[in-house]
Amino acid sequence: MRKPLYRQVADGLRSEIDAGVYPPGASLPSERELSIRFDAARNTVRQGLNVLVTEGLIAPSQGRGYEVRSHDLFTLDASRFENLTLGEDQDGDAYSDEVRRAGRRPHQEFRVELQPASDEVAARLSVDVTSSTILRFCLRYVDGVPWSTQATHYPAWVVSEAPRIAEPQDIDEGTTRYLNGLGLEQMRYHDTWSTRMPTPTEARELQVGPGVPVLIWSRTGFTSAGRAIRSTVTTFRGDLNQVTYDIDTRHTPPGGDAQ
Amino acid sequence: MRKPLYRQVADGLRSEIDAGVYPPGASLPSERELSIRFDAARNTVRQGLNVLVTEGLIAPSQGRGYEVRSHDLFTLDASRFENLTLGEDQDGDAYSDEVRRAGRRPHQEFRVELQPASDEVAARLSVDVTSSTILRFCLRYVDGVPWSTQATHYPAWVVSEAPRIAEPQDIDEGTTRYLNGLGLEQMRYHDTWSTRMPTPTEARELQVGPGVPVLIWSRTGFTSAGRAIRSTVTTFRGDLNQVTYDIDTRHTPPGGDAQ
DNA sequence: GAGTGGTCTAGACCACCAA
DNA sequence: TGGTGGTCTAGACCACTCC
Repeated sequence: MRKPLYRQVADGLRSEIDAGVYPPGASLPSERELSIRFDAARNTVRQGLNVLVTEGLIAPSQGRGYEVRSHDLFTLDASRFENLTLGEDQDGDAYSDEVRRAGRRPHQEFRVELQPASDEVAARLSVDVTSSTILRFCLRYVDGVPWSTQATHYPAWVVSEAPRIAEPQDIDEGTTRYLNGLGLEQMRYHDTWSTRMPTPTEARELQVGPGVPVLIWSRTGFTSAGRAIRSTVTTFRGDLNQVTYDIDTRHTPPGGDAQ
Repeated sequence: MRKPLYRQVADGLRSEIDAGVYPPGASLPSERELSIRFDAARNTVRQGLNVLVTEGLIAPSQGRGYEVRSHDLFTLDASRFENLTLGEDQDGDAYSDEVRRAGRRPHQEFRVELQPASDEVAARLSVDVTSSTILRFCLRYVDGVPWSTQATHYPAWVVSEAPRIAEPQDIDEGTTRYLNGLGLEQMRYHDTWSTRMPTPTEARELQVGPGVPVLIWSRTGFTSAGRAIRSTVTTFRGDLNQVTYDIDTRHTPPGGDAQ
């Protein structure tokens, strides 16, 4: 019971990549060369290469060969990024500032939709399913590369108190600051982290191929009275992003919140 | 320029799965049946099925067919799970309690190692590379299924003040509570979230196949004086886990922490 | 033993990219 | 134009699972 040939191809190439024989950005030998080297049919070599593709280690491009992926991560500081004193979370400055701070060039595509609440959104916002919500959706780029998407749902009652939420334009001072000015302050957040492989739609939006998962950050903001103001889902390309928090327990109450 | 056959197979089956024709847990028709239905070679059908495998939608098993994966997520409440008043994060009760609270059966495999600090660990703990650290490593199961791994590194100075950290046994009252009792309180945390495909080692430990990413939570705990006490990396199976936080801004200082 | 997926071959032709 | 990956075929034999 020996190791299958295609696994030998995958393991052999993986260890060479790890050893730096093929550094990030380098090209692997062609499939036809590898099939001679490993004395295997081209399809078998392809099967081995495919293992590394789905591991996120290499990416093929037609006509050019297989390239070793680099895995430098852009770090988003969530503590700084979303912060009541700076006051912004979606459309405007905080995100772009954070990107520019890293010496990169930000760009966003933005749209607003009126949507009935899905089961999930309704549960997060504690509203009836099919009640209306405003969706503010944003596709974000860094240096021209699709980076993440952000979808924020606002319940109808927020829209009636803060009508500019429903307008299909950026809110210059930032949505959070705008809401704050109307007395809709977010005092508590409920965050959820998860990961999965992208859906075909996400793969198209974020222009990712096989082997690249997405990192999903879901944040619901509540008033001090515990009413949900908004629910934001940010979907990051997992190969390009990590997110950091700083948490200081010195000022949190001893009991914490019951959920 | 029509859609490739294997994509038609993948898209056709995906939409049937989404529509509930093949609900979670159901088996797909066999490759040989599908190759008749789509009038394609078996290899072509396999290529299409492989797309769905790497999307995490289905899982093959030899001799039994392709099964539609279910995607129920176990939710870990990080606010409750790791908390100074309850006081535990690694070996003992908090994790097991959290699992039992959900009506599931927890189990852990545990080991302790003496390790030179890697570049990454050294940076997080602000110690010299190759200086000694204690690694407390834990592989966690829920209902007998591998669920997550947790690796905590402690710098040498902590070990000299809290020698039981280096003993290859559980610390009954919990490591955090034990450290607290010695005046080594964690007052500030630096968390990082990321995702990627598992390494071959991780795939073996967590028994995951292709198409399942891992969710990585890295937490470094600091004393009130800002000295790093420990660095914990928790690696979750992405198909089984999500993690929630509750954040209350009412008691945090206005400025936040500089990073 | 019958049926399933897993591995592998040898070849064909197409689409894309660079020189 | 020549080399690269992308798609596809038809068939072989193996390993595993369940009856």
